[in-house]
Amino acid sequence: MPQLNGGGGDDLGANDEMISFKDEGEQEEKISENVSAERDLDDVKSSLVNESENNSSSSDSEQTERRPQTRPDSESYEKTRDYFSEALRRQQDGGFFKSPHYPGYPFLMIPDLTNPYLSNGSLSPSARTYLQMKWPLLDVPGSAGLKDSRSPTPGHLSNKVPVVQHAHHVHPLTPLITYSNEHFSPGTPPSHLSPEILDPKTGIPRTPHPSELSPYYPLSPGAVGSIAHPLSWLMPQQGQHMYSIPPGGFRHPYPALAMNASMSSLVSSRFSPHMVTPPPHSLHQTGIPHPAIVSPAIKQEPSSDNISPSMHARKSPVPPKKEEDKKPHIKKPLNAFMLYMKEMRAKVVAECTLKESAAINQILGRRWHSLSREEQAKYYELARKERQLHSQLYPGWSARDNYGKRKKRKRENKPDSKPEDFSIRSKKQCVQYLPSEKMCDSPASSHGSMLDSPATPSAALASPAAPAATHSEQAQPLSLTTKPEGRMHHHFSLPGKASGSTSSSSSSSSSSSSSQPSISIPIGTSGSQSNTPILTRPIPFTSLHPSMLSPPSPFHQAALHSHHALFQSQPLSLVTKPTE
DNA sequence: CTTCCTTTGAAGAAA
DNA sequence: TTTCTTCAAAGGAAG
Repeated sequence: MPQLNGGGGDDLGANDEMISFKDEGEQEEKISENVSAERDLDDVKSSLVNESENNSSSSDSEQTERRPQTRPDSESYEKTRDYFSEALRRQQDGGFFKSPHYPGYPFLMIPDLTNPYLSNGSLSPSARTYLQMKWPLLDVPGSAGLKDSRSPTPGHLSNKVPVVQHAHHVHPLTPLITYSNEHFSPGTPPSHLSPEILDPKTGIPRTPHPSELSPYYPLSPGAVGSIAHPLSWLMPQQGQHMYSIPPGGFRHPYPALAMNASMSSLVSSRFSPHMVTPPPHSLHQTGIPHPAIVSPAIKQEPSSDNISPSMHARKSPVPPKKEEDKKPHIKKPLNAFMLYMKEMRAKVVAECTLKESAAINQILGRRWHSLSREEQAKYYELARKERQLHSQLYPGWSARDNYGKRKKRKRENKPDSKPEDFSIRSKKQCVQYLPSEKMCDSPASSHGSMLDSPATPSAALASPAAPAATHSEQAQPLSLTTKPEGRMHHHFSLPGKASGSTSSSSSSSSSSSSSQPSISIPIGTSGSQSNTPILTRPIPFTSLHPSMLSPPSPFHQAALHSHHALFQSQPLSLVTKPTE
């Protein structure tokens, strides 16, 4: 890691270890999956039953089928694609999604880094999309190649960073965006490119990080075009369109707006407007500050610090509370999973009709596990970059600063906490959740994780953070640890992952008995599992749609494939233990 | 109106 | 060094 950046230095970089992850073999599989991914979905939907079969076949099926899991992303990407097709076209050659092989983590990667992944040079489709997504509005000159990506522009942006978000101003949605914004500004373009970035706080000029950041920066046209990521904020937009989701629910609109706004602001000051496309929505004149910065409901305000006055001015529609906290509440950078959630939530909601975040999150958690390593790697990489940016922006910030800001977190512990309430609640929820999940995710589970996820060493490698994956799982407190035994080695497949899956279960237990609403996964299980479904039954299907039934995404398949393994381990977690 | 729920991951705190 | 706890997002549900 150290080697990486010469420039920046931050460190986070360490992560950069990045290892080359991915086995080729898997990639191949994935590829195949990709191809069929879409189909798979349909198929899956059509027959959950098949799943069981497939599962049974497990070994065989797995290979072929696993891949499908990845698809989901691809699909989403595709959707987004439409929206941004124009942009994409410029850069794209042609098949985003189609491209079978995944280079590795493509996106962010910048040549500078020397990351292994980059070696390919080719960006994964997803990566491309990512960029697009982030900066859809921006018009980037198609011509600009990757090289441009580093273009200087970002530099100015950086200034913004310091800005504090006001809760009011900021939309929930913005976060991603903001980050993106952050990226811009802080990210500092490659040294040569953007000289100007100063640390708001310190006033000291920062050295931009080279490549890493750059990708994020929307500014660089080239970059934008070239890189895409599944991340999502765009997705939501799509979702809206596609699904017509209520804005309030999702952040779709905002992100774009935010970006624009921020960008525009930046631009206004420094850049030529043309670069940025005007926000579609009108909203935004108020700029959104950094996503990370939020004024807690409480009133923290951005006091002062900050930042570019211009930004402030704009932004603050709301009167600053001033004083309150001296410090603005700076949010933690989003981790890989959170990024994934943001991106995918809208989709899941659209597919499932479920609205409850808890239920959706469960689904997302499963899907996360079902993602291929490459896909996860993307998010890990993004998360890593986010952390870098965050660290650059807020050098002195530490996670500890936010401790206690949230009222209190749950008691995870089992010991004292009164299980009662929880349990009750959870039970109820469980019911509800179950149905949806099934429908939506049938994927049952966790298995997926086993497959790709970091659990495997390789996987871990893949994501910088990855290590986290592996380690974290074990280490992770919550849940994982709790049930050590269970953990997993049952699965033959990936021990690591297993842990992951187990983790969920464990966590649930640990967290409180209550928690697990669990989702049963009907599917996979071959026989035994079938029982579980019963549990689900209670659930009101009202919410469900036929569509839901059909597995919306490839995940199902994946799940199915993995299912066998899952059964043993997974079900556990998924299934609600709560009832107990 | 506030907190919970739920997920994974990162990071800090505690043991 | 290992384990445990918080927080990050999100939005309905429950108190």
